[in-house]
Amino acid sequence: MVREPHHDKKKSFRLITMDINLKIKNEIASLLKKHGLKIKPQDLREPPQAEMGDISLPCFILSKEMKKSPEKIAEDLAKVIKPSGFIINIKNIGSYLNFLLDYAKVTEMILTEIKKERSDYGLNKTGSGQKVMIEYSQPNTHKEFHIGHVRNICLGSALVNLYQASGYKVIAANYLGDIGAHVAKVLWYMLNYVNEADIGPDKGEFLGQAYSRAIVELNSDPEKQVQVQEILQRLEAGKDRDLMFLWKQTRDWSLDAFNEIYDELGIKFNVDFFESIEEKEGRKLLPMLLKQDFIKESQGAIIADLEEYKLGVLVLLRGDGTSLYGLKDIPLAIKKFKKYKIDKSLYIVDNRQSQYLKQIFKILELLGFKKDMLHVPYEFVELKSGIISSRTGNVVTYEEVRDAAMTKVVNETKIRHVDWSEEKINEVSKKIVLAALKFGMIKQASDKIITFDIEEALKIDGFTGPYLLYTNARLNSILKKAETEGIKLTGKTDYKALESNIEKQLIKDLLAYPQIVLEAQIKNDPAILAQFIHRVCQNFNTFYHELPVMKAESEIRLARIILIKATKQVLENSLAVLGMPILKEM
RNA sequence: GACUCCGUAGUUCAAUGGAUAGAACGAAAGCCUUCUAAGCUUUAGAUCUAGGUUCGAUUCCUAGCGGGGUCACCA
Repeated sequence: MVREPHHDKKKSFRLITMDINLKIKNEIASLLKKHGLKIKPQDLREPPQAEMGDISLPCFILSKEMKKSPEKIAEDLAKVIKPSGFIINIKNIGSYLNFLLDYAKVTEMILTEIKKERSDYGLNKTGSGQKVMIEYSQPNTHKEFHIGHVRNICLGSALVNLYQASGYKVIAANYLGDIGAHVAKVLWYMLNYVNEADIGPDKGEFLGQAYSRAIVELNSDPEKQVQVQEILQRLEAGKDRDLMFLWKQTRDWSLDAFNEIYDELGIKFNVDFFESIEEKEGRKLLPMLLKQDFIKESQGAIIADLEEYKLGVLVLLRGDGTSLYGLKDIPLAIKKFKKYKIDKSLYIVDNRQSQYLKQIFKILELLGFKKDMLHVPYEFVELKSGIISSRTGNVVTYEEVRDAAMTKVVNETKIRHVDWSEEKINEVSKKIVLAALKFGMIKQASDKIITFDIEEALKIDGFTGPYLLYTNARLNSILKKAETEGIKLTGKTDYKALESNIEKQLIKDLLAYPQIVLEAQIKNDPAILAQFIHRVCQNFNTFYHELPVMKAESEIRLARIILIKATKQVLENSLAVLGMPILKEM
């Protein structure tokens, strides 16, 4: 059964966040239209320096059409266009026509908007009416859950949130590798080398070790591989009751361990798919598949021959009749669309499987199943000691990283808050660790290999998750102080009071947020949002050091408090999208 | 070999084809009787090479060099 994601009907019908930034750009576009110029809002950009203006039109794009130099165009336009609405002044600098905004007006609009929209600020409706399934995580049972899996989860869950923020109905799907060669190897090892007493309390850890030990044993003796092959055959046949019992038992160990990790990471899936089930579905498809010209027998195996599409061949069934991953992915892809009525299917999968997924998509296309399926690739996580490999045991597990980070953060927190209870220190530290881990995985574009360095991951200053939480704690601290001092947050606000460059920069940041969310979703790249929100925090911290809030004159103080509230809202909204926790103090 | 991803400060990363290539860590120097110093300010420091397209190239194209990955029975 699919558990539908929480969806408030009332909300989906109301107008979500008005993008003021876009509104301003549209206004400029229509201002230019009066002078016969066709400008799209996206042609307008932000000047590199605040003194130059707030929004800029590069006149190079008009040069050819108008048969004038861009400098001349900017100069002439600056003379004839009259400021109006949000625009208070227009000037030309070189080949750029720069617009200055009426900040009091813009500030009032944006701060009022954020106050009204709260956690809805930044949402858009570009995906409304569309249903997308995002498959991510996809761990193999009977193996350890390592730090590389964490990258996938952070990316996948952030994409789920981003698509929801764009109005899509999202089904978050997990696909668990609970059958296959790796499972057979572990079961074989357990049957031959393990006594009940050898199994420790941490079942997940035990299975991980069993897997790498099995590999060692198998490498030493090719004859043992025949035994594994035979186990896989029995497993797929499903008739050996003792074997099936052991499989189910160990499978549950893994699934329990995974669920614990998902809970810790705050991850929820709407639906779980299993390879063991898709394997059966794949076999049902076999008669149909074998009728296809491109699916044939070769060297005893059943393959899909995709040579003519320059995609090589994909083995579906081994020579011994056991099945491979491709046979399972085909029925699953179809099921996603037919059963769940989705419009779009996303696969958050390691870049190394990009050729494989092209093969799967091509096979489906050749079967007449042409749908909107997209592989969202990301580069893997490697260790200083080389590529992560369960086979060679070169693995850093999620738990190892979490524990090391926890020790460090707890120590740090104890030093800072001697008066806090053990319980509070643990609670806060857990969130800091989670923030560090998640932000660390998301902050860099997914096409970059992350060389995982535990020291790097434990860092809590700079471009890190804890920096964001710390900033939020500071924001909270001011608001808390305002509250205890009984500062009234009502009455007329003088938005003109927010006149310094850094305050204007913060206003610009708040304005940009909805566009950033949309861009991150369209590009399937949460790093865009991560980088943005870090910049906002930097700007706030600069503001924090430059300008007092509580000690400012009462009118200025009120305006600044409202700015702070809005900044906090945008920060918290961003953290929520990135799947990160929020802390009031740290 | 074919295909593919990546080459930017000492290191890890940014930059829809646009104005002076930005951050973080590390290095050097400052800032806590003042809203949390897990912070802020300042200094030094970079586009692999050669062509091409363009008014303009870190970005696009071609070739080369360097590194990673994939390419029939792991997922």
